[in-house]
Amino acid sequence: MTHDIFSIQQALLNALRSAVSSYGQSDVPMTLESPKDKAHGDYATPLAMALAKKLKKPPLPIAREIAGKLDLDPALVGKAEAVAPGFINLRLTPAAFFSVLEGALAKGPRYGENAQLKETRLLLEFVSANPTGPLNVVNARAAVLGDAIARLIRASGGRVETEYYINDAGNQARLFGESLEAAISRVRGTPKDAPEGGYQGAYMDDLAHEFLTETEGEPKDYNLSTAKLGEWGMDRVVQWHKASLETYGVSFDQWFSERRELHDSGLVAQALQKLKDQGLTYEKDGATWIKTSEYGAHKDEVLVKSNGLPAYIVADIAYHLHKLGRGYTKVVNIMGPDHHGHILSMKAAHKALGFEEPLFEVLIAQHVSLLSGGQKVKMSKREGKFVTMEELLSQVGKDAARYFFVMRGANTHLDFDIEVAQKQTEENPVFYVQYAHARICSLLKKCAERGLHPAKLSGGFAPLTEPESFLLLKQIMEYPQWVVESAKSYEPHRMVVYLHNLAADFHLFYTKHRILDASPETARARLGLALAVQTVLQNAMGLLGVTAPEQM
RNA sequence: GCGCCUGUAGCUCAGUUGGAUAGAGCAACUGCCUUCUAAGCAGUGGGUCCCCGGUUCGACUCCGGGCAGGCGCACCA
Repeated sequence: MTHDIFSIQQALLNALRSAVSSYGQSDVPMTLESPKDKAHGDYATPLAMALAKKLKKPPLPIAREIAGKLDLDPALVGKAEAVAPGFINLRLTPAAFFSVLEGALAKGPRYGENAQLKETRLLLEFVSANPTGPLNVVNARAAVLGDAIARLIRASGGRVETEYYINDAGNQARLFGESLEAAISRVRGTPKDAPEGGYQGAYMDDLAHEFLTETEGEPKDYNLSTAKLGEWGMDRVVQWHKASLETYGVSFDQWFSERRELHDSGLVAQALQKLKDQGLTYEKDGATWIKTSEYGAHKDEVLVKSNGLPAYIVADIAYHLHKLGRGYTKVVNIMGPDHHGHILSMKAAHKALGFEEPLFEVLIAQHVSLLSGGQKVKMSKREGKFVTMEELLSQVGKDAARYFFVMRGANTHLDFDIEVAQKQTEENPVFYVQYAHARICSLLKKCAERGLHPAKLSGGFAPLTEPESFLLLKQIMEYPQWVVESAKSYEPHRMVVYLHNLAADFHLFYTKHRILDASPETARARLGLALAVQTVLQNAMGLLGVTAPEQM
């Protein structure tokens, strides 16, 4: 029977709980912290300080009293001491760490998986770019974020469905059809005026060429209505998106078409009727409005325009009604910065329809500025020249792109330095982590050639006595917890922080302690440790979708 | 004017539910390869955690009020 971080923490918390129970204070927070300063032990709790106030006694004596009462397994905890101003510090035994290490090696590629979020059933919608043009860099950022979040939650035992919403209806569909019509004429050599505010750029010509190639064998009078042409083009652009996301390592469980699944199916009409039935609408200036301002938004929104066509928000409401009706415990949406103004309206609409707000959450993937030569790369949508996701990927590669996009919190404005991401040097943070992995691979290979094999059982780890070994053991132990915390908070960038720390601890260990020259017992113990680090590096990079190269 | 995001070292950013002396990378400087990958390690310098109040044993963290930067505020989606 091996331990993991969860069972150890549970044991510590149980002991604390029963020691505190005699004070008759039920609402003392049972917190367990990992002190920054390792002189303070492996775990610490400030609960004596919370207790001090209730008991009106100084915290330190209380901490001493509790520390004396703790009924702890001596195989797990070596020392429990009370220190000023009132912390209780706990130090784990080497045997506890070795047990965790044995467990990690036994689980291998599955180490880090846990059941902490097993109640979660999440619908995660992200990217959802308009099918009217190429994916941009914010889409690329959202794609990596969403993909990593899904992987993290799955690793923590939750169920996640990823979904891509295709905005293929409404005004922009019509405009896209007209733009494509114009592009086809242009390609045929019979120029025609492009619609005002229409879509242009090289990709429209590409699309026109594709259309002509495919309809080559058709009768001369072959023609599609503008609407049908728009639908054809949008379907094609969606195929492009799907393919480029695929090469980026991002796939979706569902592709949800606004036109087919909301409009054609009648769900939009139903949603509108539902809003009307509940008295949430009114008529003004020939349009139908929804009273979102009464539910927390700062203004009302138009549901049906005076020309009789539904505004986008009706489809959005219909879509979310559909989502919320599918039985998820949580519906999360990653949106670009240009949509944040509508979050309040959507939340208000949900509230009006009686959905609890916590069920629906929006994460914003903030702006990305591309830097090149210290200067911001100009992106101009109007001129049809903006850096697309594909261009960026071809410049810096999948690993660097993914690592850079998850490196920071989603709602920080990200500066993406293309040159740094391209560099194959120490300036590039991806390589630091990958290098640690490659070093271990090389080490294991070399040892195997000499017949040295890693220890895999607790008994074999006794030669690990150096502080650097225990730094690594602690990191290995904490890994599953980092997975859970990153998953729970939807913050994959925490895994980047973890990876960096783990790699740093390994590099330190590696420069200080030799393996090939050590005695066979020590060498085998250190190899076991290195193997576990390799496993965790692989697993953690896997959750971010970054590859772990065997050599560099 | 209203709303959202951000403000931490020269630059880019971390900072777990409020905890003990605020961290990392880059940039600058100094050391370390006849030995498992120097894409590495060790060290030095560098801080008004935007400002002012409040909450408390304790605040970068929570609350209130400001200031600065970015973005959004269509019968577009």
